[in-house]
Amino acid sequence: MSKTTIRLTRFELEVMEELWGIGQGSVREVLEALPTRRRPAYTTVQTIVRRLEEKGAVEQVRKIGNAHIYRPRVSRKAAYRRLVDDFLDLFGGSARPLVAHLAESGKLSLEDLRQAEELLVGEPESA
Amino acid sequence: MSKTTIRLTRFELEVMEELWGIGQGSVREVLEALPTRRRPAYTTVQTIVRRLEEKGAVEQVRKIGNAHIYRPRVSRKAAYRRLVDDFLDLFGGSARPLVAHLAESGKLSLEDLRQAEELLVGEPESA
DNA sequence: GTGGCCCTACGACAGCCGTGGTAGCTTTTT
DNA sequence: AAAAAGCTACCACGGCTGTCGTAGGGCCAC
Repeated sequence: MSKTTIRLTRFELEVMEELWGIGQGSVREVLEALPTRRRPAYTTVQTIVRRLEEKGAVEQVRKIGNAHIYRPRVSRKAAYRRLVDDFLDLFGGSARPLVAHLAESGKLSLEDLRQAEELLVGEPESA
Repeated sequence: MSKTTIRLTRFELEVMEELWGIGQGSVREVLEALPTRRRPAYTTVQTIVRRLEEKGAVEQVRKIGNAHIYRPRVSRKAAYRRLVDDFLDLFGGSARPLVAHLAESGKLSLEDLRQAEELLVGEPESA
């Protein structure tokens, strides 16, 4: 289990998602990249970015005017790994009951499973 | 998405897990059913059970001595459905990226997928 | 150079959650 | 019946998260 990486909250993840998307950016750029529906106040994003920096999830790379430009320090993959690992703890740490639940509740199609299978075969690295 | 059911926190889920296991029981029984490692104070369990009752996740069915006996009012399945649904929101609401991630990070075996496939075929109800 | 705008730094706050203490009533045990 | 043990009801509290406001400094256009 990769409990090494930083744990991100839901909104921190959304902010990171934008940063991963654009590579790097200012608070304002992140703000404007957020879907209109859930676009909070400027300072809210700012706070999140600050917390991300405290956690080491992002870093300042330079300034444009007096605005900081931030860049992710953790990969999307690592972040999701941590997220999923934490979630799996609720299922005893194993993915199987989770996938079983997904299948039972009709949230998975055969195609989904087949795609997963391909990924598995193509990348037989063990976790 | 089943956002109808009650949302349970991690520890609430653990308590429910014990209640589902024994069918019904007192605070003390739940406490003692919890794995020794993460066994908190009696009153902690009591607080959680009270909150569960406020939420409608459990109900008092009778008293033994002066102790209440509680019974789940939501099924394990419904509870996990809600849990998973909320989690899936982080993946855009779809299970596919999650399963893909699991496959890529080696958390799934082919056997896991095959089992899921069987469940899928056996229960072709759509969500 | 100065007014206006933008950015930063910091503080605040409420809700949720895990955690447990206390007081007082009940049941059981001497 | 008096003491001991158990249970309930309620309160408290600190950490985390989402949310934002304010104060003050910097930059740009005029």
